[in-house]
Amino acid sequence: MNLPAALNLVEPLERQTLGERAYAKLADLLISGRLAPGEKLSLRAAADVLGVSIMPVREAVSRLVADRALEVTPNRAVRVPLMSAAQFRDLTKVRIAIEGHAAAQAAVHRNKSDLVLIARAEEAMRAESELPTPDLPRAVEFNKTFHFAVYEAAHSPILVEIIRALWLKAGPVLNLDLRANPDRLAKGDAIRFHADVRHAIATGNSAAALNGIAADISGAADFILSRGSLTG
Amino acid sequence: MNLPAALNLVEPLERQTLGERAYAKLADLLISGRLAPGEKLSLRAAADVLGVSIMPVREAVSRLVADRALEVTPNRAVRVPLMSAAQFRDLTKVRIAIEGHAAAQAAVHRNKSDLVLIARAEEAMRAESELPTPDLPRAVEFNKTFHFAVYEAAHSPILVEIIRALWLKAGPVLNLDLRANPDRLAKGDAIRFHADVRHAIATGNSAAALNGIAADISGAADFILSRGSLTG
DNA sequence: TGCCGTGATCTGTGATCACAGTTAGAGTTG
DNA sequence: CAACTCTAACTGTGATCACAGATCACGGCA
Repeated sequence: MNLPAALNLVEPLERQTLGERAYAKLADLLISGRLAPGEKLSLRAAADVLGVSIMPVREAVSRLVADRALEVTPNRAVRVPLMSAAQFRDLTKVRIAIEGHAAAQAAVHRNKSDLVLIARAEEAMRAESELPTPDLPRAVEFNKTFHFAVYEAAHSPILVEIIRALWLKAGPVLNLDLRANPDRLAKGDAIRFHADVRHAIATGNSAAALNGIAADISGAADFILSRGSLTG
Repeated sequence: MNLPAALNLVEPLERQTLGERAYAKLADLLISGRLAPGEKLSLRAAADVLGVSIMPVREAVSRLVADRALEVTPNRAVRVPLMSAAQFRDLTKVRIAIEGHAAAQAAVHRNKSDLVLIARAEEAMRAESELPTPDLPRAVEFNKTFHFAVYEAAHSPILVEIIRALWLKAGPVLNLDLRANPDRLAKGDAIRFHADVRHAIATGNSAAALNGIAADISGAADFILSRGSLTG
């Protein structure tokens, strides 16, 4: 084993199976709300679009079904689950508990580069929202970037993974009409809460970080619930 | 739609695909610690044992890989992930936060039948542990039953699902030597903590319920860490 | 006009085959 | 006797085929 020293720098280069790429594609569609609750999805059609056989799509879908981000009905149809108001409230409570906890941990364990990433993400979203006609899908993306910059700062991979799974469930409900409706963004609540969270984390105030995230989440949830578009 | 009245009683009868049954089997092996960290698993061999083709096993394994309960190495081998002490500490912290939260919620939202189930599970485990030579695998099973009786009492399906995923990761590490080593069970810490938790939930004391679960989890984790069998 | 059978088509599920990459071990060589 | 080579068996991944069940549109009966 005498290798050129430069080779010590290379990493094992994780290989991307087609199944993983299909999973990433579908997960992104869900989180960003481009797949609506109730929308059906055909394995063969999806495979066609992605340009692969149905096998990788099968793997991706079965993962998402395991996470309850998709469901296969008794009639052999896979679709984005419909969510009742009660289920949505349960999901919101769990998100507040877990994401709030992550934000509180972030206030304790963040380092300088975390703060840079959080600040950058916050500014990007604020800038977008202050445009005369904000690009809503972009704003949704920036919102996600900000939140995960915060959660990553807790330095708990397991926590981040759990939160990702929660966003997979919440994405279709939350971001669907947010992508089309500028009302909530214009109100500026989210912008304000994000600023609070950023400040709280920078100053190590974990209680304030928790409250800021909780307010952000429940604000968005109340907005959705008030629109009354959920089943049940 | 005029049907015989008797037909109103039938439920849609959920169908169990082979993939789901394979998943349940493997998940049970992991949670109860019958699969050790680092142990390899062959799709074809598992399919042989389960008496099916490799397709259902593939689906089950890809779900478990998505949950990080299994991993497939760059060399195309699927195995139970090895866990470093640092990872185990992270996992334990997350478990304390989330399972503690669930226990606290249980103290608030439990109803009478929850209390019955919790009491029954606690007694079963206590009885087993007081035998002259307790059956350790049975004790592990009773421990799981008790914990999930508590978590179910929070009446939050999403929370229970998350905790199940955590146990999938913790099972191999926690229950592996617990199945062979009577020391910790004999010490009776778990029995005591369970009694505390049961009492706290019955009396609606959510702080005490949280503390009891936290003590139970960290007690078991300290025991594992002190044995120093983790990598890194 | 309204309702019910019916067949073509599409669904997810499972089995089987093909393939490239890896591993383990026997055989050979120094 | 140790080290190297090469082959045979096995790995997960992907594609393709087979199949039972569900859907939907069309056509005929009431």
